[in-house]
Amino acid sequence: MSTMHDVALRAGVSPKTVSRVVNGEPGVSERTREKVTAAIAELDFRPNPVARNLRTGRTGLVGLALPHLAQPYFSSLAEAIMREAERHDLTVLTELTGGDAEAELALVREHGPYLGGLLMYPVGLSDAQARTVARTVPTVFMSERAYDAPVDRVAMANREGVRAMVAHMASLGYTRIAALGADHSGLPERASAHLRLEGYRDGLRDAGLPWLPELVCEVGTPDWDRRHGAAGVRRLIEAGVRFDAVVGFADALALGALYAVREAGLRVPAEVAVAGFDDLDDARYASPSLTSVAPGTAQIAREALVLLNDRMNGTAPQDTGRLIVADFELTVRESTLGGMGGWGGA
Amino acid sequence: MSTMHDVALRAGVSPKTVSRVVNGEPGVSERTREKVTAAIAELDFRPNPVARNLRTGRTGLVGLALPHLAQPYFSSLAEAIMREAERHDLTVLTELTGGDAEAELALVREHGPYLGGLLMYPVGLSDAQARTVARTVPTVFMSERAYDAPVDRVAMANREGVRAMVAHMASLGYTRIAALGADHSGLPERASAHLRLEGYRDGLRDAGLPWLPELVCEVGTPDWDRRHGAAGVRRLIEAGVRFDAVVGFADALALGALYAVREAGLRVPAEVAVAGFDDLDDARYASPSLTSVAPGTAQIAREALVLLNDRMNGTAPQDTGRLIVADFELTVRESTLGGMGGWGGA
DNA sequence: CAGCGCATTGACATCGTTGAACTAGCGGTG
DNA sequence: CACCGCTAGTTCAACGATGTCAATGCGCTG
Repeated sequence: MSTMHDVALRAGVSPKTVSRVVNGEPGVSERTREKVTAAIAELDFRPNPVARNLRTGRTGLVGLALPHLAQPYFSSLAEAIMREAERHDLTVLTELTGGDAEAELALVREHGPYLGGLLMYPVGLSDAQARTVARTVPTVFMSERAYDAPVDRVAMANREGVRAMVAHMASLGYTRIAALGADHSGLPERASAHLRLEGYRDGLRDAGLPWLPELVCEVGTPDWDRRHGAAGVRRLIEAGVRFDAVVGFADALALGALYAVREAGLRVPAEVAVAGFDDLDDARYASPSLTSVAPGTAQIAREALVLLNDRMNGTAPQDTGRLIVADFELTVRESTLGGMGGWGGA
Repeated sequence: MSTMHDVALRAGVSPKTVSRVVNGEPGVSERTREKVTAAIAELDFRPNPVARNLRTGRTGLVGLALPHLAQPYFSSLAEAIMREAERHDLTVLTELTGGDAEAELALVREHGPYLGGLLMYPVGLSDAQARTVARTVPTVFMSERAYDAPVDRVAMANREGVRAMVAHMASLGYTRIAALGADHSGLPERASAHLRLEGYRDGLRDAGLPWLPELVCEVGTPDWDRRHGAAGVRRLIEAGVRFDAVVGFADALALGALYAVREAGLRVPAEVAVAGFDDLDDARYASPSLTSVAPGTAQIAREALVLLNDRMNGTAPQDTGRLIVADFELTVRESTLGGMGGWGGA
């Protein structure tokens, strides 16, 4: 590994001049610049980032803190972030928090000071803790939950997405649309559930449909998986509730619903339409394929890095957080629209 | 942020002594050690890893290079590695390679010298390139493909897993067991397919069943998804091949098979048994739930970090690579054993 | 009590880079 | 010609830790 000193010797200049060339600083004549550039190429010199960081205090590292990677949404978000970070010449240091406030804070305490920035999907953090985080390191949240803290945030169009979904179903003539995944706990960490329920309410109002409490189905746990989706729909059916459509607040719930609906001998979408939220691969591959709201993960990653860049450069409002809501896309498939009922041929 | 200098002032000793205490080096009296420890606690001092790295050349960073995170196997592997790395006090820097040799190499060129170690799932790398990688940074591969290079490797029990699966089916009385996902290209990067096919062959031999070429179904592409699984089984059926069981070389293939088999009006497992490999969540949630081979991801992560630790400490053979094959687990579910045919109640 | 060995501790240089301050040289100006 | 301003480049110190080596002090031995 050659150093700036080596390059300097070879080019017959001082190390500082090499530094200037490497960083594209002014004050170097064209001739010298060329000599240095040549020497750099000959020695295959690459500046040592560790030394640079020690001197400048700046790291090209950004932390990515997610609760876990098991849910497809998080792994696809992680993937999108990493690809986007690469375009910004940033290196991503990933940490899993398990959704635990203590772990979320510990991570910031431990690595925070040596990170250039932090992209976090906070779960357990309180408002006060969020402020602490933002004070320690330039931070962008990617969460549905709002914080009373001057932190930038990129969120999905939770409310608007479900609203559009309900509109879609209503436009197809469905009138008794069940909401699967409601949460009445009011806990801030269940914000997605709350926002999606509001979207459901909006959608009904837009379509002039009545709000029927018996169609609002809580699933009880923060884990939105197929099992709970199926169980929820079974409860509706056993209670004798009539419904002709189900909006799942997550694809996993909707896939469970799909199963339970057909288990009960009802055809999808002829008798009951089903839709989800997330647009997982599983939605495309389900049978019938599942209509879903794609949350614009790529855009979320893109915007998050733009916001973070601003913060890291100081080009961002100091005492206030910006909010960007990503565009969603309604992907209509067989579970609401009918169609061939399979995955097509080979 | 306090520095060793601050601590030293407060404890009335020299920075070097603080360094000794922090690193648990000998040659510090009990009394001094206590004073320093107290000062450290009072100032909440944490050594600056950047400065330490510059001086020692050692980083607590390990690279994790995976082709992507979209496939559940990789995201669960990533998760397991991160959790395990935390136990070893290592920080994980994740990079996605896209399975491209150029990207795999670029990553090593770029970050290699500043990483303490590298955990990689190589795809495109040649033997020579693998040697280059291992020469640059302590490396452990987690791949099915073997390399002619002195690199440690942790692999799944590809062959043994499928072999056990075939034994399981044979023991249930299935005799015409199709293999779904074969690959005859001989390309080294398709090693999992080759190994699993060998396991299939072993299993047949163990059970005294004949090798029937018409039961060996190639899917044609490296992408093992549901669509290709379904298409493969449809081809078998259309060709009039009789079979009473399907071993998919991946859960995605098996899930596609499940769909195609039932689409053809055949009951699972009464008429055709189906099994997969990977033990994804989807296998548990499928209907009927899918028998599968769990590849021991947690163990893979654990072993990989042990091997890597050895390499980083120099406690590892220099000119030879070690190989660890993780234990697999055969998870028997409804698709081979029958049973209630649903996910159980709420 | 001189002299040796051992245990503690400190001074200083150093890792590779960059910020601050300074110098050399040149042309222009009054 | 003295002086100024400007550019190109240099020197030096510093970021915060640690490796090397020297110094200090104490107890013990002969």
